[in-house]
Amino acid sequence: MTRPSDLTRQSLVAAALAVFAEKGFEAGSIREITRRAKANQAAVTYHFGGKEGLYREVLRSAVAAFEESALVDEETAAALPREEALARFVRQQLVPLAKRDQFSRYVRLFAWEHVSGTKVFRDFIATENLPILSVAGRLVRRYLPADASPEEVAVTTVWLINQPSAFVRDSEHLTGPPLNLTLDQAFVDRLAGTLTALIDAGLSARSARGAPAS
Amino acid sequence: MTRPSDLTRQSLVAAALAVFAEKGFEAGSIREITRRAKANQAAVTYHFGGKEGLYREVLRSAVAAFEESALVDEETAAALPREEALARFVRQQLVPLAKRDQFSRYVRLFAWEHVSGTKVFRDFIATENLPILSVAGRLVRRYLPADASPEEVAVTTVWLINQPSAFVRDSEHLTGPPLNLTLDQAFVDRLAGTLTALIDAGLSARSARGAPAS
DNA sequence: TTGAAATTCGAACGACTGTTTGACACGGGG
DNA sequence: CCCCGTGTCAAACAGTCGTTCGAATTTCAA
Repeated sequence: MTRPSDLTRQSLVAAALAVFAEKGFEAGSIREITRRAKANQAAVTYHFGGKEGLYREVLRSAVAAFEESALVDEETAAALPREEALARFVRQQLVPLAKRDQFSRYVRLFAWEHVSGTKVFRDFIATENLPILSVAGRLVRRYLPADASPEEVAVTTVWLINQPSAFVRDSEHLTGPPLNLTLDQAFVDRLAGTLTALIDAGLSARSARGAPAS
Repeated sequence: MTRPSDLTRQSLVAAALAVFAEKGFEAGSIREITRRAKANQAAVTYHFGGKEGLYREVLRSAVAAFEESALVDEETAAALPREEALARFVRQQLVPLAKRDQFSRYVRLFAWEHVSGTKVFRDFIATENLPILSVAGRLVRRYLPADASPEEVAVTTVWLINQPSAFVRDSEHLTGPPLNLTLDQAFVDRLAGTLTALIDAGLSARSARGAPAS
């Protein structure tokens, strides 16, 4: 099952993940990916049918990595109080600010998609459902009253997902002027705390808000 | 003072604003801009020194349009209760969702910059200060306690600015599956209400939070 | 009206993009 | 041994990009 060509495929997917996480799909070029993977340009078309096919494969592996992540595990998340589940959600999303590992690349990849809207990505979530989206949806439903309209749930879910990605996507907005922040682990912890408090208070207000049958 | 060439300059800036608002700076091409403006490609280099110079000019006109906007007028905003000032800030940012006028293009332009980080934009805010940024900063300071750290103020300001832009930037994320929302005026009003409530509750919690001298 | 400056124009340049081509190397079954 | 399918490779293709060039045109003061 492990053909010799799988090595080329895997290194291409790994390099593509790194490049797409840094620059997004459209700005990431085949030439840079193949250079990092030490593979030929034609290999992308040969193995994946083109740039979009390679990106589809990257998305599939990203989803797989998210699903086996313990932080978003649905059962343990359901057992936690909603504040703690929210805190973990936020902290997970902010990981790439300080670390630069494999997992942070996945987070960055999705952060790009939250703002760019690739055709590949739209087709992707049309068939398979994105774990981060359903996790956020479940989290929102734990806050909103049961009689909240589907539109409010949808809007609030979109809102929740975009909360951390504002900080994740572009670090230079934070480190450069006029903010001049330093992105060490201590800062990420403080940021996660502040962000969690802001979101929790906002959602809790929607939760407490009356609406006891019309 | 109104030389005949000013007509070319103005139509170029207007076309560039439309294109950059739709596609962002890097994806917007000189050829499309000059085609819409019915001008020659070389005119961009001649009048503005290049694509970046044209973009600088667009940013300048965008800032000017913001400054004469009554919604962000500092004096009237300071006279309003902070909840109402916040509500107007949010509503102003959500304008381009329903309407498609000149002002909405400026909002979209800044929404792009919140996520893309053009070099031109960084240099721009390094010299002249962006009105929307200072407005958001003032708004945040009305909520946070006086002894809040500069870092917390900065982080919260960045957070506030990014709240509406998540919805503004890409409409297809909202109208298409899996959300399928309709972006009429009534929806924008409901969204503005929901968003304002979420943000106000979050900020108010930070405000109420003790921290009465360490 | 004349002449110099300002402006416009079509065409081309060089650099980049994703994709395709045709030749080449390898490796096991007939 | 031969052959054929699987991969790999350098090179070229067609397209877009921002910019530049030189000539043609327009503008406007002398």
